Amino acid sequence: MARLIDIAREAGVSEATVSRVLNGKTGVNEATRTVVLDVARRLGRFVEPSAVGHGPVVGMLVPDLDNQVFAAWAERLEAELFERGASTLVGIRARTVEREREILQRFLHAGVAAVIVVSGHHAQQNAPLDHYREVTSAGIPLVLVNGVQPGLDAAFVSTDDENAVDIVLTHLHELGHRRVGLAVGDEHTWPVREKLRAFETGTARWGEGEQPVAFTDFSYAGGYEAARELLDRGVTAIVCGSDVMAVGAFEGVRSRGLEVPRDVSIVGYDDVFWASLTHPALTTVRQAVPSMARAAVRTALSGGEDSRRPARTEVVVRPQLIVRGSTAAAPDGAASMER
Amino acid sequence: MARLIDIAREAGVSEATVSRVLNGKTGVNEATRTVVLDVARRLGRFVEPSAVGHGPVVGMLVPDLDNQVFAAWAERLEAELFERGASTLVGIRARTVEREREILQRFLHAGVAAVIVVSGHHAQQNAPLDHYREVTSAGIPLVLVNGVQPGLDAAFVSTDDENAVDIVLTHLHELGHRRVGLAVGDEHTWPVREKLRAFETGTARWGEGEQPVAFTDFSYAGGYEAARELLDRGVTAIVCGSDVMAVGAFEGVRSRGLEVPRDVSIVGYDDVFWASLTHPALTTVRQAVPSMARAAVRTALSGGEDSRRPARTEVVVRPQLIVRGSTAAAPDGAASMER
DNA sequence: CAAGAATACGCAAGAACTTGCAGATGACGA
DNA sequence: TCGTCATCTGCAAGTTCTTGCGTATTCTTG
Repeated sequence: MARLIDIAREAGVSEATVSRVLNGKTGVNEATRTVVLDVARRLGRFVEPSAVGHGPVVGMLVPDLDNQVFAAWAERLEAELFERGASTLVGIRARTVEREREILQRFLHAGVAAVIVVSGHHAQQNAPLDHYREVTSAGIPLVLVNGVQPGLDAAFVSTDDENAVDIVLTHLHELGHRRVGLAVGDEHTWPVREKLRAFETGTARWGEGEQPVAFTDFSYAGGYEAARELLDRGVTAIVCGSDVMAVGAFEGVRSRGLEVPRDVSIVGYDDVFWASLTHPALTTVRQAVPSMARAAVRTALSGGEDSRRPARTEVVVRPQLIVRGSTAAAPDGAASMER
Repeated sequence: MARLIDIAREAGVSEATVSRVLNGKTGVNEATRTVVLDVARRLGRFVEPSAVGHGPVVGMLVPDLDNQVFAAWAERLEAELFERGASTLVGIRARTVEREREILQRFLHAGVAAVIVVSGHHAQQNAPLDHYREVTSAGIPLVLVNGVQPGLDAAFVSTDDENAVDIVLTHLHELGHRRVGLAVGDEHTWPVREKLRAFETGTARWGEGEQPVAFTDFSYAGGYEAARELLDRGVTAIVCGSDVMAVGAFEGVRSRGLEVPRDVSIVGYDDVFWASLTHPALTTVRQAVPSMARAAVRTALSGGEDSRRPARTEVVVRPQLIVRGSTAAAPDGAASMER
C-alpha cells in the first residue's frame, strides 16, 4: 500500500499534510486537500468518506432480506441516511451473536457515527448484550429497532405490537369472530411475547375462554402449518405474525377445503408491497416503517451532535389496520363447528 | 483506541506478539492467540475476521432493496458465501459512480478476497470503468452480474435476456398475439438493450411490422404508464421488464376498462416471491438467481485460490418461462381494434 | 500601506506499529 | 542423557504515521 511519503512526494507536499488530509483534520487548504486526495486515491489508498466531508458513516444491521419487511427497513433507513448526507454500512444476517459482534466491531473499526440494529439478537430473550455495550461504551449512539432491553443505554424504536394486536382483535370481534387463533414464530422473541401478551389480555375480555396460539415460524410453511393446526382447534379467524405467514395460511385454509374470507378470516402483519396483490387482498397491520426509520435515523444522528451519548429513549409507533379482502363476518355458529 | 502495548500488558505478552496476532501472522501459539484476541476485543480493538481464521471476506454491491429481485440476489449471494465460510460486506445503492467507487474502495480497504457487483454502473452504457480497474489491478477477482463490459478483465454472470425475450415472444405468438408491446426502463442500460435487440429481431420474424416499445422505468408507476401507452398503440399483449412493472401494467389495463388476460396478456420478469400471488397469477420469466449466485460465488472464490486473477470468463444462464394466469389466447381481431 | 490576525504548511520529535534475529522451550530420537 | 529440530516469544531496531510548534503567506482593517 502506498505510504504517506509516497503520496506526499507525488503531491508535492510534506508527509504531515498528507496525514492531516487523510485524517480529516483542519488546517489544510481546500485546493491542497483535493490534490492530496486525488493522488491518494490514484495510488490506491483508502480514504474514509467521513474524512472527505461526505458526512458521517452509519452502520445498519438487518436480519435477512428474504422477508420483504426487512428489505424495506434497510431501504428506508438507507434512504433517510442518504438524505441527511450520511453513507451507510450494511450488515445482514448476523446468525449468531458471535457474528453479530463481528459485524458491530467492523462498524466501530470503520469509525461509524452511529449504529442501527433492526430485529437483531436484542429481540431475543436472555440474549447476551455485551457486544452492544461495546458500542455504547465507545460513545457511539445505538438505536435498536423492534426489541427493548431495559439494561441497555440505547435508543429503542418499536412498533406498538400490543396496540396492533388490540386493533386486530377489535376488528375481528366486531365481525362476529369469537374463536380466533394467533400464529407466530419463536416464543422467546420480543415481538412475539408482546403480541402474545396483548392477545391473551385482549381475548380474555371477551370471556370466551382461552384462545389458541400456534408457534411455528415466520415463513410461508410456518403459516401453512399454523393455519392447519389452528383450524383443528376450531378458529374462524387467524392473526398472523407476518404477511408471508398469512399467504401460507391462505393455502393452509384452502387445503382444508375452506375459503378465505367466507369461512375463515386472515390478518397479516407488516403490509409489505404485495399485500394488496394477493387474492383476496390481505387485511393486515401496517408497520409504519417510513416514520419509524425517520425516527431511528434522527435519534442516531442527533445523539452524535448534542451529547455524545443520547439519553436512553424509547419511541413506540402505533401501527395502522389496513382492511382489505381477507377478513369478513364470521360464518354462523354451524359453519365454525362443521369444519 | 487501545494500543498494542495496552493489549500486550493486559494479556501478559509482548507488543510484538500482539502485532503478529492482529495481523494474522504465523508463529504464534494457538492458546496465546486466543488470549490476545480476547483481550483485544475486550479493549475494543477491531480484529479482521480473516485474521482470525474466519475465512475470507467478500464485498457485494446491489443497487437497491426495494426491488425484490435485488433483495433476493443479496440474500442468495450471502447464503452461498456463508456456506463457503466467507463473510459478506454489503453495499447498497451506489447512486453515483463516485459513490460506487467509494464503496469499492472501502471493500478494498477491508481486505476483501473478491468483489461481486449486481447490476451496478457496469450495466450502464458508456459508464466509466476506472473504479472497477482499481479492483482488478489490485489482483482481486471481480464478478459483474447482469451487464457485460468487454473492456474489463473480470468475470461476468448474466441472464440470457435474449433467450428470455425469445421464449416469451414464442409463447405469445402461439397464443395468437400479433401486436405485442415491450415495456422497459432506461434505454442506456445493458439488460434493456439486450431485451430490445431480441425483441426487434424476434418480432421481425413475424412479418407484422415494427412492434411498439415503451421506455419508462422499472417501477409500478412505470408499468402503469407503459401499459396505457402501449394499449393506445394497439397491443394485445405486454412484455414487462420486471414483475413490479407487470402489476403496474395490470392496473394500467384495468384503467382502460380492459381485463387481464381476457383482453390483454401480460408477462413479467424475475419471478419474485409474490408473482404467484397476484390476481391473475403472473406469467413471468424466472431469473435463475440461485444457480447464478452459486456461479458468481464460485468464480469469485476460486479466482483467489488458483491464480490471483481469473481469466476473463462469461457465464450466461438461461431463464425459464413460468406460465401462470396472466397470459391467454389473443382476443379476436375486433377486440384489439375496439380499444 | 502597515500591523495584526488567520490560515496553511513543514520540521522534527515522538508515538505507534512491524519485523529480523536470537534465545527459550519442549518434543523426539539416538 | 544429550543433541537436534521446530516452534514460540521477546528484544530492539526499523518503518510508518501523528502532532506540537514555529514560520511563511495571505487576508483584513484602519
